[in-house]
Amino acid sequence: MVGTTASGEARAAGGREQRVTKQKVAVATALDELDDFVSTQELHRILQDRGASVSLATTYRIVQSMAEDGLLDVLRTDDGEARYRRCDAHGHHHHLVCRRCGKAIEIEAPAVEAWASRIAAQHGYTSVEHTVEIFGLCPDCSAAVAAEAADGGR
Amino acid sequence: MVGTTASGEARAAGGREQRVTKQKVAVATALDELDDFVSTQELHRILQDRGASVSLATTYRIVQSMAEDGLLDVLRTDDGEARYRRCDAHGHHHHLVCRRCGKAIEIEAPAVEAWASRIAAQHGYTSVEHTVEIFGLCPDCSAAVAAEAADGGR
DNA sequence: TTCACTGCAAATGCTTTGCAGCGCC
DNA sequence: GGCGCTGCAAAGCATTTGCAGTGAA
Repeated sequence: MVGTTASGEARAAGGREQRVTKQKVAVATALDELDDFVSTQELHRILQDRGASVSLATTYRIVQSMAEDGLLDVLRTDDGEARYRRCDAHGHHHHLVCRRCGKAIEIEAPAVEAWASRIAAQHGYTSVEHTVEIFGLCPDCSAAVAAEAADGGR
Repeated sequence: MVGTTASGEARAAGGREQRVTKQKVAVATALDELDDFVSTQELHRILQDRGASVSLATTYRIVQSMAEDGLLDVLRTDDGEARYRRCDAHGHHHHLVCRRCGKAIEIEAPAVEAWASRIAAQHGYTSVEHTVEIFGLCPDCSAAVAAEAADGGR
């Protein structure tokens, strides 16, 4: 379910009316049902498989605007690809992400936040932000990889 | 995953002879004298300004191989661009980076490392790595930005 | 001499954009 | 009806790669 779409959040900043189109609904719905980080390309493929016809360019545009509105968590893979995930919690948080299947668990770490600001302050840095992501293989993928290895990499 | 994960793998295989060329020396020297994170494109421009003629493709190739050998710290900007910096310390460490000028300070955080592995273990994740970077404005840039703002954003 | 390394340019692959038509409000 | 939204295809960009010439060992 899309839910939240109805939240008539009157954007104070004048102008910019946002229309509700089926493409946006399709994207939001798909993301809602996904639990993992997906690239825009993957998301687009998923939408096509569902029969929802949303062009790649539009998928990019929608995902981008959702990210700007803070509705999505964003992260970058090692090869520079951007991956998105539905973000219900709006507080600041981080992720424990499976580097094989993308499955992610949200984690909080007040201690780390505090540590980061302290370090930054110590060096006189301002407007501080930070990135903390943990990557690994989730239990399922760990097993899968182990099996593959045992298979002799044939 | 910011490099430094001392994965000295697959190199042992005796093959791979490495020749010392002036291009490699030029790149290594330039990086040595730089204290900030630079993109490959910037590095290439810097090399040209110095009169060292190293093609862009070669710059990419050299930087890439240095990163693989753990000689460079790597990080990705928000727009997916890769930035490199000379890495003398080989231990695992993180950075406090100025998002305006690229100036970086290496920081260590045993507590954070421990926290990361603990969290990962709790969820059954294996082959864990993590990224921790703090971005902000260094003292100099903070002042510069404040001045600009006072200037009326002109 | 040999073979890793270079330069150049074409090729990738993700992401953005110009433009004209379409449909939500 | 107006104007934000879409689709399509072309354009951008950072990065990679094929190939033949060049130079380090």
